[in-house]
Amino acid sequence: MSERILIGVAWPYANGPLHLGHITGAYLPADIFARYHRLKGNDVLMVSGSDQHGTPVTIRAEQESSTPQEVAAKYHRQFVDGWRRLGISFDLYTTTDTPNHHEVAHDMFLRLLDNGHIYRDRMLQAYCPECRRFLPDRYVEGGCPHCNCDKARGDQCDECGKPLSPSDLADLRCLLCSTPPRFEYSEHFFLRLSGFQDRLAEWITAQTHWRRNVLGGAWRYLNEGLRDRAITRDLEWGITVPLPGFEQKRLYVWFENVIGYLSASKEWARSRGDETAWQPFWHGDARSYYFLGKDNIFFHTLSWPAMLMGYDGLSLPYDVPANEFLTIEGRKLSTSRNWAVWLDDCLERYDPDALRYTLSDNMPETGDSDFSWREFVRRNNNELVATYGNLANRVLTFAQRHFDGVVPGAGELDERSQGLLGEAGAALDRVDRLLSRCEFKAAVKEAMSLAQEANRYLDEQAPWKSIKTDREASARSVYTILSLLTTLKTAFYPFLPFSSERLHSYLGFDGTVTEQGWNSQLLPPGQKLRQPEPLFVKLDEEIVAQETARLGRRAGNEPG
RNA sequence: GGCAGCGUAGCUCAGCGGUAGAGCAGAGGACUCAUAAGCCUUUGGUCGGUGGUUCAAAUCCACCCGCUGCCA
Repeated sequence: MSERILIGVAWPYANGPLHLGHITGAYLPADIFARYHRLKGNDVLMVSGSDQHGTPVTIRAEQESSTPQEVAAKYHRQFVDGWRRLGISFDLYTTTDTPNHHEVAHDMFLRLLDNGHIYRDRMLQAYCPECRRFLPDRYVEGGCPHCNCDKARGDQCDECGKPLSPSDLADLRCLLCSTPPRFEYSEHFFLRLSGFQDRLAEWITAQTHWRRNVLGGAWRYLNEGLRDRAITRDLEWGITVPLPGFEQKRLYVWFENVIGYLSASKEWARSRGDETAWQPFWHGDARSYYFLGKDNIFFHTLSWPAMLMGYDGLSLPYDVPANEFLTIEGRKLSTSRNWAVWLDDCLERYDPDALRYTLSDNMPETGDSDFSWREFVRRNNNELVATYGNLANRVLTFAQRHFDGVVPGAGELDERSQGLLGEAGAALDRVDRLLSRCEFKAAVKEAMSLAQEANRYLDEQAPWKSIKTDREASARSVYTILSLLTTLKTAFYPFLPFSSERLHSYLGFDGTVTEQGWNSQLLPPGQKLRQPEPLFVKLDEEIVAQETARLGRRAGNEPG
């Protein structure tokens, strides 16, 4: 009955720190989904890693007068630390610079070549005679044909945002030495995406459970007609081409990094001493989910599936619940203007569960959504603290004071109390169904409304009154809410793992929430409760002004 | 330019063919176990605009306006 769930999360470029856009776009929903399935008792394999390659990393290295290896290693360490502190529970978080990944990427390349899905062709590319090298698009600078500024790059104009190719620019020059590059033919490998047009269209048509924005994104490219695309580049930093005569070329990142899902699965299997353990996740009934931002839809709904079809024998994505973008205080996020909320910075000052809650409650699932510090404080203070944290606290402290810190015996529950617990079970089922469909925002709201329902019950029962006149009635309502808290800590666990574990402990349980699984537990009367602390801390309204003031301010060590 | 998404109460967002919703903010009230939290009642919207399809449209179609993004 247990299911196998492979969770792949987009590989972040190791060229700069993570911000909340990354988190809410991919890592948080993936982690919620993974924790939920683990609680359900399913076999989960959640993998990702740092993308060490790609022009962004080399550019960053030049800015920092460092090497790509050092830059990638530095950010990789930061990322790993970020996952730990935010509670992103990868089964393996690796990098694209492992021998294993190189090997698996080579295998994918060669098999696609053998199967006729990759072919050789020449393409015109900018070449700098002074540096004696082919230039990545990003290394070609010149005049923009759209806005006439002089600083456009070969991939896009940063001034007007228009996408470009190097040949569009006027007065070309090499970004490194200012010499005008010339265009020379260079031989490269191309992935025959056009050959997958029909199969992909048919496959996508069958994916009726996908989000509409994801389907829309995929169809956009299909309607346009898929074009073959070069998968190698004249670069030094990256994965080699496993054929003689191509020593100066590397696999292009968009082709190579998605292979990481497979290589990481294999690495994970090897690390647990069972070389074949990855296989059940890539064959048969296992379902694979890929979490990413909408800018990555093409690669995960079309090019990666095409590669898998061409490789033959590996499961295609079951779902690609891509998220939209997060804006900050109503404005588009911009790392160069420092209009972003950096994860590391955030975790210095705030509870990871508070961040996770805000980002879950306002996740950009169906459209862009906005993060504002005012909303962060409001959600923390009015919802986490007041509705959920306070509910737990008021009951737990009441039990400490009036029932000697143990779960009171309740005898036969009255209809109202049974009704509430029945409702709790039903609410847990609803959260279950929503999470299984990747409807995270609705799921977290469902959990919070159960906490509201419990508050209503408590106010109505008023055990603080009945304790003076009818101790049994008081015990009954306290018992009911304590039991309901077991449902809440379960339902909230995927979103708020840290506080759920604490509540689990306060309720007198040993072990972990995951060990108890996705269910409401009955509290044994007499179970010793542990001394509770408030689950969440109320935030001062002043932080709204403080944090907002930090936005856009130039921070020396942030990326340019 | 092409394409996609979005435009619903003061704010943040659900709903996506069947009598307009939630949370917060605002107003009023009863209570006091609790992080002055919680509970009850309540004000507030011609669902961007104009046409069309339908017995019925926020929900489908066309066009327009505005915002955002993507163009591998």
